[in-house]
Amino acid sequence: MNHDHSPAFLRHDHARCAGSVLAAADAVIAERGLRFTPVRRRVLEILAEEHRAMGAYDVLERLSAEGFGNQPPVAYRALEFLEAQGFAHRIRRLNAFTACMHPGESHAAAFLICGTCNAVAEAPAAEVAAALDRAAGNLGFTVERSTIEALGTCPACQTGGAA
Amino acid sequence: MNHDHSPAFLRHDHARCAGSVLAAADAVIAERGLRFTPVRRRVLEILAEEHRAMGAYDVLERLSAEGFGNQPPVAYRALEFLEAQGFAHRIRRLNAFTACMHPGESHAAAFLICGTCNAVAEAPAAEVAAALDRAAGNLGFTVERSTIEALGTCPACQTGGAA
DNA sequence: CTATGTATGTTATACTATAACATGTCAAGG
DNA sequence: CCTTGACATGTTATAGTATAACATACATAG
Repeated sequence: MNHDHSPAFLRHDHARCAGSVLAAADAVIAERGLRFTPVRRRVLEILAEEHRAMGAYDVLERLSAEGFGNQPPVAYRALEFLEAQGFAHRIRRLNAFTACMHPGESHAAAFLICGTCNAVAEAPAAEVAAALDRAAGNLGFTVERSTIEALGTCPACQTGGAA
Repeated sequence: MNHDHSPAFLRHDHARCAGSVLAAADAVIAERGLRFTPVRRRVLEILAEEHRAMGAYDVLERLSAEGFGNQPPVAYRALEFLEAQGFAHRIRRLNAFTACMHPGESHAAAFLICGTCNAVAEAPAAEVAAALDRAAGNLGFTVERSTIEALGTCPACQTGGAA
């Protein structure tokens, strides 16, 4: 499970975006009176720095190398926490996790997975979620959380041909 | 992995809907010149009869009891075939599979998973898929296949209270 | 300081999925 | 007929993903 690929569809300043994600997380967590422990913070840093979908075991490897526990629950628990707080997303198609690039916002995200280069991008999906709510509502179903993922081809892999 | 629950949100005649699914599959497969072998057909029958999300190992258990192979690839291969042909869907949130209830149709399906009774229903999702295409298109991404799943509460579990 | 709740570390195991190879089956062409 | 080639199934083995259960540590309120 190593989804290596270009970091996102568009080039950008990682240090900056990662930093802002961490800052936002700090703020939200303080506001909610939760504990942003070393493992949890470090996991979010790792996800944000790498800026790609990482398997729990990829994350665990990093943690382990840095002196944290080296057993699966260490990674899974931190990832669960981050997901519950909206700082990370789980990408089910890949059995992987990724830092949320705009935490605190409305929060309906769709994930676009390039089948060629494996890049994963988070797309704003308010309208998609709204359509899903309607489709569900027609059957009397109330949506709590949704998973919206697309497999396809990213701009770079379309124009440049195969990567 | 046993997703037991009421078969769908609405009562209906299983034998009939399962039968029609099989009939449709027969037709489509003949048309495409493919082979609807005993395992493949039986797996679709099982999914259609049970009319619920089943793990690959649940299906395998049934196959095995009926004299087919008893190793995972037997089930996974049949399930892959059915999914590729649009006769079954994979529900990633549940690591499970379900028969497609209207094969041959346009085919954008959303899956509604009741967190209370574990029922799974397939909702028409043409509009959801269209919205996803647009959201992806805005980033220059071309969608090939999409996964749309919602976790929430089904009508029965809303009105009746907790199951 | 101690009791309580929560987080982490660890052991063990369950569950999900696929690679690789052997065997069997079927249909088309010789 | 029978052989060849393509495809399907059976089987062995193993890889990859995830969680239950318990032990230990750590922070904070009282």
